[in-house]
Amino acid sequence: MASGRATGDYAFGSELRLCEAAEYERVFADARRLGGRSVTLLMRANELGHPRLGLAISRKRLRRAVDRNRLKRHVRETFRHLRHRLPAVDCVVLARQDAATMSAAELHADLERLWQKAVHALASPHPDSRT
RNA sequence: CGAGCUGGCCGGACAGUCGCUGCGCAAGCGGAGGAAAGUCCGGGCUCCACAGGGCAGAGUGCCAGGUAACGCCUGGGCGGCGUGAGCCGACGGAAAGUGCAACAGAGAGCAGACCGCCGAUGGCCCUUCGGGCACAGGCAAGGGUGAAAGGGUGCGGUAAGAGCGCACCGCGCGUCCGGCAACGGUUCGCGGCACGGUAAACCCCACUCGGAGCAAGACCAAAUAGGGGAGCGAUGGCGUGGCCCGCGCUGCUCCCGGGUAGGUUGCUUGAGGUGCGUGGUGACGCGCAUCCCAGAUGAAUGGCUGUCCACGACAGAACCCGGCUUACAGGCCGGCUCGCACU
Repeated sequence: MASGRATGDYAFGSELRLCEAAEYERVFADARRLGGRSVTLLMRANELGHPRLGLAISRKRLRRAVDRNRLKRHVRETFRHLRHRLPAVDCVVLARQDAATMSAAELHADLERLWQKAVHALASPHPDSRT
């Protein structure tokens, strides 16, 4: 573990993901909410010292598996590139129907804008006590 | 060259970089589809049920073969469409039984007489002994109705007609020949000739079928609550009761079983791919060699950049296979048919 992976500034291992139902429940229970065109972002501070990402892409919103996979990939990719600027928060991303019809470029731009908003929102009003 | 039929195949390419995932100590290697889809069939694999047989129910439905199996595939037969290559077909039984058929039409199932034809025979009228009338009655050829009207053509026959008789064609039954068979042929004989249609109407016949599904199932197993057993201490305490017996509850230690969260497994080597040979018209079988080709589980197989071109469709594995069906930008290869032109 120590040898190769440590250098990856943009790595995205399992420690950066939400894995258990309980962790999702915790975020849903009390979250800050930001909306984009393609997705809705829920955030709640954690105590791990780094942000984590969880995806909740429902079949109801995006009927085709291809669209769901595409959205997940874009969300992960943008999170991967910006995650070092985020404080220690658990994020859950909910899909919106428009994501199915947006082009790759549109999706990418929308998501990047959303993460930027998240960085600003978390920086100013609530300077997290712990970290 | 132009129209068309048909079998098979491909499903952007390459490079760099940042990531994800499986295996591996590492270096590294592998990482969505022809439909991964719909979940419509058939199997494998699991667990449950099960002596045998029958009934009910469901499915299949020309024949033969292939297959683990099929509702699939191949070959053949029959029917229909097309000049043709070819394509399409729930394609068993209506001389077991029951039922159904709107409208039209005279009549629709062991049928019928509206128009029509005839009127020999009987009747009536005239009587020049020829005939006339269409009353009884006869007919089913022609017209008309209908999806369908109880073989066709010709000759004979007759008052007019009619399988009424005959010839040929058609049909049915038996026989014979070819074929494993479906079926075909038509040698011979018989029958004057219906046994109309409908079985995705009931039904009959033949064959097939137990149920549930990987969230199947197996294993490990916190916390909390609770169950069973043994031992220890006390011979106690609390409740019931006036009291004794009895009954119930109660302490500590250890063991056992069930089992939730969570985890592990099932989970990818298979009715497998490729090549060669071989049997078969073919589906496919057999033999040898060779290869290992996704295995995730909040769920990987992607983002960005560059170059090129015909500027990229439908679409994303979730236990695994065999089919079917549906979606699909564009392109490649083979075979064949028809038309035109030319040698």
